[in-house]
Amino acid sequence: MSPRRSVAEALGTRSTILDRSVGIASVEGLEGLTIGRLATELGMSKSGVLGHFGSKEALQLAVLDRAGEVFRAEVWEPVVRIEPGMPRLRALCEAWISYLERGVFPGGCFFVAAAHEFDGRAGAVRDAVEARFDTWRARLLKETRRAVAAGDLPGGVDAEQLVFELHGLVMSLNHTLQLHGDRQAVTWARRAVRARLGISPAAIS
Amino acid sequence: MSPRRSVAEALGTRSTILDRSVGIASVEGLEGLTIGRLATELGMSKSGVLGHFGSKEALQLAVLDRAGEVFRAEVWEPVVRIEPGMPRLRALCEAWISYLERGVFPGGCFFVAAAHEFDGRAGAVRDAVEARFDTWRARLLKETRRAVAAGDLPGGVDAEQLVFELHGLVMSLNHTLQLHGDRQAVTWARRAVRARLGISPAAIS
DNA sequence: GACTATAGCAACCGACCGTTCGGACGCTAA
DNA sequence: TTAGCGTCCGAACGGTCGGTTGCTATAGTC
Repeated sequence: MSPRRSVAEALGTRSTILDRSVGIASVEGLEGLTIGRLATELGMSKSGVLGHFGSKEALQLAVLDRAGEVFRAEVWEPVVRIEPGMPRLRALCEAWISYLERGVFPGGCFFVAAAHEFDGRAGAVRDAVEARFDTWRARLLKETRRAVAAGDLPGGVDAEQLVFELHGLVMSLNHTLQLHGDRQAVTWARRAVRARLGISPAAIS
Repeated sequence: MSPRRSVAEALGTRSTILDRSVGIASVEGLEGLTIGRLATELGMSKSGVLGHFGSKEALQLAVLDRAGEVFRAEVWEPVVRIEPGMPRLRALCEAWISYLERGVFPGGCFFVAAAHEFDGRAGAVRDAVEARFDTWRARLLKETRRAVAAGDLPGGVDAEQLVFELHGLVMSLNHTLQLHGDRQAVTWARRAVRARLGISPAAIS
């Protein structure tokens, strides 16, 4: 009950470390996140930081989990109450774009960055990144198929094709925002998604 | 004229260093490319390598240039003789997809990787990466506008919007190939490009 | 043949990396 | 009072990083 009781003590040191780690790794990458820098920024010793995780790889996996919780809260949770199928698919895409527009992670989409950083390697971190994309893609695919089944998309629409394209639009948005800082891209992304999820004969094979 | 005359001597040591650097940096990133590793793989000393460039940043810029030459030779040169406008735009997209399909760089698109690695930083390398994307985008935009002007795309098509979408398709292809190794994506990308560059009312604002 | 420029080498520098270790501190339960 | 536990620290480890320095060997030029 001392007045010097810090946020770290209140929320738990481990949680504080992870919050800071997500911010750093979003900009510098999961490999660019160093224990020394983390310790300095948190006013801790390196061993004090590492003691909570055991190894840098374990820290990276924990950071990935934390970032996943953020993404889930920002993109998935707001949409889970919406009617499945086309309404939810539309809301999902809007939440996805908004998540980039608002700059939830300072370095853009955390997982796209992690994917590019680890796609040429092997190991637990790479596997975890891939698994997250598999999960996310499966969710999009499920809603797309529901929309097709409900007749909200033309019967000839290939769900995998459409999800591939939606993913591309969001990646293009992420890229344009991060590298060029051009916020026009938000408009382009919304317009393209609207076109794809409206009457969209282009999606027919 | 010694019998020990090596390939490096014939082609120039600097050029040999750059060739190897492009291969490494494509997988490990421009920052993950280290002078020590480069020296070891080339059977040289670190100072022997660094002497050709002066600093790591200068090496990174030279590697970026070399990668740019490769991209130009693979994607731009084969298309430069084709009739401007829609025919060239189509050929450009096909060459772009083919460049990823054939795995010209072992780590996927060199520049997309570099963009993600440097978009959160400042400096000469980041500026060079951004400049390359500006140039490439300008080329796509020029051909798109020619196609619109020639009536090969509906008059209502927004060229910037279309280029944004084409870029996304290629980025989605790159991502799917590198992270998931799913070659179906090549088909999806070709089909989507065909849809966008055919009769494509979805591109109308 | 002497002079100069270049290429490359071995050795080394300070900085930082991830990781390990022994120990100090505060809390809780016996 | 004492024992034990979780948390964190400071110091140090071996290793790698980018970069510097001084040297040698070679090639070309006067």
